[in-house]
Amino acid sequence: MPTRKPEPTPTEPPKPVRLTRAQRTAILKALSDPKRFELLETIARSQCPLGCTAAHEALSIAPATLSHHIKELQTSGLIDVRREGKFAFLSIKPGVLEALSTYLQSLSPAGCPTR
Amino acid sequence: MPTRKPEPTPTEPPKPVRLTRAQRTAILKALSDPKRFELLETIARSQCPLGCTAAHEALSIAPATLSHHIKELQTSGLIDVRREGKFAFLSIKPGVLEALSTYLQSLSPAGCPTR
DNA sequence: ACATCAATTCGATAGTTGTCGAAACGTCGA
DNA sequence: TCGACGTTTCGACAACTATCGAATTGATGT
Repeated sequence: MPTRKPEPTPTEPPKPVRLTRAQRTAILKALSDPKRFELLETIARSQCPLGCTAAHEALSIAPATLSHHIKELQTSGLIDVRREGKFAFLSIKPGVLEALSTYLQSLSPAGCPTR
Repeated sequence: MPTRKPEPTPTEPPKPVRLTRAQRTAILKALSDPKRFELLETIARSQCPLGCTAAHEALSIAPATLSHHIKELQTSGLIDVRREGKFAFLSIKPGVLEALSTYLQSLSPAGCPTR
C-alpha cells in the first residue's frame, strides 16, 4: 500500500467509542477526585488545548500534584497530552465522556417511580 | 392556604433534578468503587426494588461490606432504601443519573478534533 | 419468652492515594 | 556552555477507605 489514504472523511463521522468495564471504572475513579474533576472542567471550558501553567494557576496545587493528576486523567483515557518543546497542552479526548454518559443513562429506572 | 394541592400532576412531569457541585463530586466518589458500581448496575438491571439479600448474593462480599456500600450510595443520593420489616429494598433514585449524565456530556469538546 | 434471621454497627487492619518538597530532566535563550 | 524555566520523578507522610469478624439491633415465627 503506497501513499493511499483509505478515507478522505470529509465531514468526519463521529465514531461512537466503546468502553470496556475496566475502562469505565478507571474513568470513574479518575473523575472521583474533586481537584481532578475541576481540572477536567477547566480543560473543557477553555479553548481545547490548555497550557499546563494555566492549569496550575486555575487550581491551586503544587506542580508535582498537578503532574500526578494529569497522568491520572491521561491513563484513564479522558484527555490527550500534546508536548510542544517545554510546554504541555491538555485536551479532552473526544467521545469518551459521551460514551460514559450514555452508559450511565442506560442504568436509569424504566418504571418504578418511588414505588 | 387550606388543603389545596397546587398541582394534580396527572401524567407526572419528570422534573429535571439539579445537582450542586458538592453533589456531583459525592456521586462520582460513590461510583468510583468497582463493587459499588456493580451494585448499582445490579439494582438497575433488576426490577427496581432489589432485596438486600439478593444483592449480597450477586456481589460476593460480607454483609458488613454490603451495608457500608449501600449507605454510601444512599448518602450520595443515588439510591433510595425502603425498609419493610426485616428486609431492605434498594431502588435507583430517578433523575440523578440523568442529571449527572447530562452534565458530563456538557463538558465534551465542541471543536478541536485532536488538533 | 425464646430462637432465628436480616441488617447494621463497631473495631481493627491493610491497602490506596492525594499532597508536597527536593531533586532531576529537557528545552530554550543568552 | 551556562542558567532559567516548565515539567516530571522520587520519597515520604498523612488521610482515607474497602474489607471483614464479632457483637448488636430489630423483627418474625414458634
